Order: sequence, then C-alpha cells, then structure tokens
Amino acid sequence: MPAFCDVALPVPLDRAFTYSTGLFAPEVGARVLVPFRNEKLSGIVLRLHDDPPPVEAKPLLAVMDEQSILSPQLLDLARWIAQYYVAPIGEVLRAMLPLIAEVRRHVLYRITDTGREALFAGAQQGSSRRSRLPAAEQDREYAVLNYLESGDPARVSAIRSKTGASIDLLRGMLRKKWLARETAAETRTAQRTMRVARLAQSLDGEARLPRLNENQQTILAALAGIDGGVPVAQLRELDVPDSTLGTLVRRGLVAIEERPVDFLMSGLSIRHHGEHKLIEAQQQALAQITGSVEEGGFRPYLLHGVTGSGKTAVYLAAMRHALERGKSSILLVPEIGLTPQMAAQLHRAFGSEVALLHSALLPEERAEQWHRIRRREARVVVGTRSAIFAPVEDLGLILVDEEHDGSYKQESVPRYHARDVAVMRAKLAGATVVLGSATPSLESWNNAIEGKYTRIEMHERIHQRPMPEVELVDMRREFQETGAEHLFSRTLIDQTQATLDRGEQAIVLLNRRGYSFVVLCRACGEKLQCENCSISLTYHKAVTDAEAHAPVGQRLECHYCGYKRTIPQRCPKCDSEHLYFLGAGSQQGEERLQEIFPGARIGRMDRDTVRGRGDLERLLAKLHSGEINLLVGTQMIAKGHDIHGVTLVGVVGADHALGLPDFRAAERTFQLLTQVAGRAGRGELPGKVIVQTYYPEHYAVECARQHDFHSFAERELKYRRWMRYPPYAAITNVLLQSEDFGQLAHWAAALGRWLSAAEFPDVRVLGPATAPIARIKRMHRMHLLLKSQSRQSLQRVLRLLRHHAEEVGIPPRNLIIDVDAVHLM
DNA sequence: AGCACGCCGACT
DNA sequence: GTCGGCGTGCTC
Repeated sequence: MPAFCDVALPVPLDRAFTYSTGLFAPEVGARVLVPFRNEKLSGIVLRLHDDPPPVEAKPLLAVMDEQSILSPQLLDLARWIAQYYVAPIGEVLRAMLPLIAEVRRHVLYRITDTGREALFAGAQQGSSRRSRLPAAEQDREYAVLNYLESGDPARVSAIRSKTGASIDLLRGMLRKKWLARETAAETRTAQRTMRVARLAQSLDGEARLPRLNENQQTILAALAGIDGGVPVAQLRELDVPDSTLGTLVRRGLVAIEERPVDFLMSGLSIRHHGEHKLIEAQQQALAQITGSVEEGGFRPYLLHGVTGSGKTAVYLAAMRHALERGKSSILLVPEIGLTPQMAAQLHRAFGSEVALLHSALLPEERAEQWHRIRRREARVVVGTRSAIFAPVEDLGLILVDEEHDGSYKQESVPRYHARDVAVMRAKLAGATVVLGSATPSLESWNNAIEGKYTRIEMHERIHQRPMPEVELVDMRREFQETGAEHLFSRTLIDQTQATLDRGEQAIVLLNRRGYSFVVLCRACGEKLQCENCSISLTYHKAVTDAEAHAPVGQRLECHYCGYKRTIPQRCPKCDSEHLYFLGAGSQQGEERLQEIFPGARIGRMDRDTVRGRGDLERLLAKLHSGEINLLVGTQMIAKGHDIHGVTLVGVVGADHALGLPDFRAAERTFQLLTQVAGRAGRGELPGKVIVQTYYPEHYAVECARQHDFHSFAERELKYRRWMRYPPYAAITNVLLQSEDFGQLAHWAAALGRWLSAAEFPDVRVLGPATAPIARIKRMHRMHLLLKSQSRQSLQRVLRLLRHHAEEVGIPPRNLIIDVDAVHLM
C-alpha cells in the first residue's frame, strides 16, 4: 500500500493535500475524512503514491467508502472541468457529488485545563472574585464550565439550552482559552428509510393464536394478506393506540423492517403506454441515434427540429432503445423544462427505472437518487445541469434538450456549461451525444458546419401541423398612426378579441415582471435605483391576496438583490413631485388586458406567480382545462410547454435586447421569438403570432418571422466572424469586484497593465472597463474580456493571471474568471 | 473560504 | 495596563 494519498478538499485552493495513509487502504475516487487545520473535512482521494510532501503529512482519520464512489471516467471529467474552467479541483468535485448530506459536521466545545483551573479558582473564591463582567454573566460562565467539566465535549446548542449562555459569552470564553473548539464529522447514509410492519413468518399456519384484543386484531387484519407489509406510518392512521403495534411485535406476531423509501411513491408504473407512433422525420432521427448507440463510440449529433416537431418523443424512444440494449442514458433539460407533465411522461415510459434530478430536491433526496443510480436501479437519468454528473455506468446516450438554453451554464464556481460537459463526458464514455434544439446555439451550429457534429434535421411539425403565421407590428408606425404610446397594438387587440370570441386561447409574452420597470423623475431625469446595485427599481403594484398568502403592499423592488422600498412621493434627488412610472411589466400587462377584455379569464405566469413547483402545474392545468383563456407572462411561458388550445401568441417588447450592447442580443432575441411563437398552433387548429417590434427590419426579427433558422445563423455567424466573437474565438470574462471602488480600479488597472506588458501573442484583451452592471449587492464591478483563437493559450493566460492576481493581493472571491461566459453583465 | 495570529486604539 | 478591532497568512 502506498504511504501517501493526495486528497481534494472542498476549499477554494487549487491543489490537493497529501496525507499519510497509515493503516488505511483507500481507493482512488473514495471519500476520506481528514484533519485540515483544526477541523475535519471529507475529500476525495485523487492519487496514491510514495512521495513525501514538503511538510509533514497528517494521517487520514477514516475512509468513508470501501470502493471508489467516482469512476475513473468521472474523475477524468472532474480534472477536465478543473482545467478547462480554471477551477479548483476540490470545488469541482463538490459540485459533482451531491453527498454533502452524508457528512454532518458540527462544532463541539470542550473545557481546557485553563478552564478547569478557572472553575476551581472561582469555586474557592466564591463571589469575591475580581472581574469586570456582570455577576450574571460570570455565573453563566461557571455554569458552562461546570457543564462541560462533567461530560463529553458538547454542541453549542446543547450548551446554550443547558446553561443559557449566549454565543458571545462562549466566544469570550474561547478567547480566554477556557474552552476549546473541535469539529466532529459523523458519516451517515442519506438513504431515507421507513419502517414497514408485516406479519411474522411464524404466524402462518399456526393454529392457536394468543388471545387478542380488538385493537390487536384490527392491526393484524390490516396486515393480513399484504406480502410487502404496510408502512408503520400508515398503520397509525387506524384508530388504534400506537402502543398496540409494540405489543404485537413483542409477542412475535408482527415484524418490523427498515426499508429504503421508494422514490416513486405511487409505485405504479404503466409501461409502453401512450407512445404515439412516430412520423417519418422522427423515425429517421431515431434510427440515426439508435444506430449510433449500437455501433458505440463517441458520436456527437446536433438535432435541429422545429418547434412542435416532436423531439421529446424521439428522446424517450432513444432512451428506451438504449435501455433495452443494456445501456444507460442521461437526458438534460433546462431549469424549468422538467415540468410535471414531463415527469409524468417519464414515469409512464420508464417506471422505477428513471431517476429524476430536478433542482427542487432536498440534499437528502438528491443523495438518494444518486445512490439509486449508482446501484444501477435507475439507468435512465433525467435532470437539470448537474445531472450530467450522474454516476451511471455503461453510458450509451446523452441527450441535451434545448441545448441553447442559458440555464445550462452554472453561474457559480465551477462555472461549467453542462452542454459542453455533456459532450466531453460522451467522449470519455465513448457514447452518443445528441444536442437538440429548434434554435441551436451558434457554437453548436458552427460545430455542425465544421463537421464536428453530425446534423439531424426535423423540418416539419407532427401531424402535418403548419408553422404558425407570424405578423410583425411596427410599433413606430403604430405610434405615428395613433398618436399615443399604447402597450398593445390595435392588431394585437383585435386578434386577441377574435381568438377569445372563437373560444380559443391566447398567450401574451411581456418579457419583464412587475408593474413598471423604470421610475423616472421628469424634473431632473433621475432614475430611481437600488441602494445596493446600479439597477433601476421595478414598481410592483399591490399584490392581491390570491397571489400572495399575505397581502403585500405596493413597493419598489430590485430584481438583482431583492432590495425593497416604499414608493417615494417625491424625487429623492431634486424633491420634485413629478415621478413617472415607465415601461410595462407582466403585472401591468395583466391589468391592461383585463380592462380591454373584461370577459377574459386571465392568468399570469412569472416569477411572482410561479414560486413553488405546484404553482406552475396549477397554472398549466388551468390553461389545459380552459379555466384560463388568456395567459400573460414573462419568457417562462416560452419554454417548452405543450399547450394545445393556444392559437394566438402576442409578443410585446421581446426585442428590447436588440438595443443593448451585448453580442448575443440578436441570438437571444431570435431564440425567444422562435420559442414563444412555437407555443402557437400545437393542437388541431393553426396558430398565429403577432410580434410587436421597434426593429422590424432587424434580421433576428425578420428571420424569426419566417421560421428561418438557417438564414439567421448565416447572418449572425458573419457578424461573429467579423467581430471575433464565439464561435470564432473562445472568450473569458474576467470580473473584478469590490465594495471599495478605489481598490477595484486599482486592481483592474494592475491586471490590465500586467496583461498588456506580458504581450501574450494570441490572446486579445478588451478593457478593463466598468461592467455593464456597474454595481451589484454593494459590490462595484469592472471586467476584462479575453478572446483567443486558441483555447490552450487562453487557459494558460488565465492560469497565469490568477497567480498574478494572488501575488498582487486580490482576494480570490473578488476575482471571477468566467470561461465561455454566457452573460457579460 | 475559515480561522488563526498579530499589531494598534478605548476602557477599568 | 487589558480588551478587542480586523489586517495578513496558512491550511498536507
């Protein structure tokens, strides 16, 4: 056994630490418990070796896994992520393993020798002791010492409840060295269990039963004939005292077992149900994918299928096929793509063989799913971003739904892009990977053009449904003709009325939430901003009881930091009364629509009305049942919901991004318009889309009108090539932040000078400049944009840059390196 | 990131 | 004189 092992720890330090293995023999990829400073941390063994470290190695405390819990493949993936995204390996592994719930760390306090002396001295001196503390506090200190003297080290909570000591008091005692801190870590399995009661084996065929009272008989009757037993919790619902069960167990008539909680509570799995016949294009796509899975080896595909072309059905069929060949598969979906309908569909198709990893899982549940996958109980994994790390074996197929979606990019360390990690994982696993979208990202599209990905096209909607007709309304002309600024154009109002009159449904996209998103002083031009961020405050009108559980008054809100304030009567800058509320959000949209269509049954879908998981489900159900016939909402309504009755989609202000200085503005606008237009006409009746725009001649708008992704991509790629933006260059956003603006400017200048002095030949540097959002949560922000044709050069420079930043004393948390940044804000 | 150690101003 | 502020520096 090698004498040492390198362990990755969840600390933001870009190196592993070496421990002596001692009597332990951990595997690479296993979790171990190690002393670190004066605490105990769990980490992952990266390497076993015999090279003594420069400082003396401490010994391992425990090995938490008999066998590696990270396959060599996932370990390689972790190393790749650490390298590619310039992130510490320990943090990468922490993001990959949802097993934090398994290690419970807590802080213990114990009495020191100094403390014992003080206690002894105090007891002798009685009340005549010299101290500046109030007598009451002093007594508390002695109470704490007394309590700890007579027992084991105790937790803060225990000490506080036993002695009434405050946190501050304990801190003071720590300083006096009367107490010492230590941390304990206890390992436990996150697998939740439930207690199940069943009839004892011996009961069968036993002729004479002991005499039983009525309660006991009730329980035995409930258990009779149920092989699997009945959860104890369920027996409690019987009108029988809890103690009865205990009596039966004592008498040996009933046995109680601990059993893992089954994730699929219903236990009902109806397989091969409701699988529609695939149309020609779907079958061809499926055949290509399944053929690839069968042949094996790394094969990347880009599945470009228009909205409503039935990509989901292809995914499910492909995963079933893989499963039948003994191969596992992973389907990634965007943040809100895993709707209840989707979950139901998956359960129908795969029963208990599917593991769902959505973002709303508790740590315990997440860990539970992780173990199910690892035990190979679930070989079909569906989930958001981090599901790409699912510990499946025999991985044959990875599917990335809506691959262009921004939610695949993690906005905290490690800032990985799940779509790109998916491709890498497929490469390491020798698997097929399919990136699917109606509006592929230009990165993926370009990879297809260059032949790195094989393209699969699905041009038609299922059931020969036509693509919806898209009509543009030029809002500049609308203003000229009506002489007033109206939120909704005449066309949109007329068409909505007609749609509702026909008994059909309409949805209206208003891509901002709240009532109005700018409060402007007409006297001095001041825009009311958040105290902590350079962000316009959004006006939220009083919220009705139906929406919030408690009524909430009207207020101004910052959508970045959550800052809220009351509505000022006068401008805080010039004291004028002329405050104007400009820019309509979804809340105002709902109000206006209700005024215009008093008879309409209106629903609203945005982050204010959809908070929990059930909210979305309820809203969609109301739409399906027709309880709502007019839905207004933010881009949330654009995402993948299959709503059959909708024949009209109105789009208001979805093109405002085109006025922003963001190189992805056109791409995002095209995607949003195409996706929301795709909600129309998914049922029997054809759909119609009305897009209100101030940029009718912009190619993003015009191409979306014609459902012409190819032309859009051609135009956009030309622009990207000129400007050396992705996909023709790799970019990294280097963001600096500090509460102290002077400090920030100093750091930014230092990094800028260093970069230009170093003259890295193939890396272009833009900035430093003030970030588009100059301040967030009290932090001032500046950034540098690094571009390069060569990823290797870029990564090398970033690594050097990070070391240099460390040398000039920039704290790591104030420097954010965002490789392949999606947002440059 | 924590969390220690270490060097200078407000109190008994 | 002490307590206690938070500025550097280290973690196998």
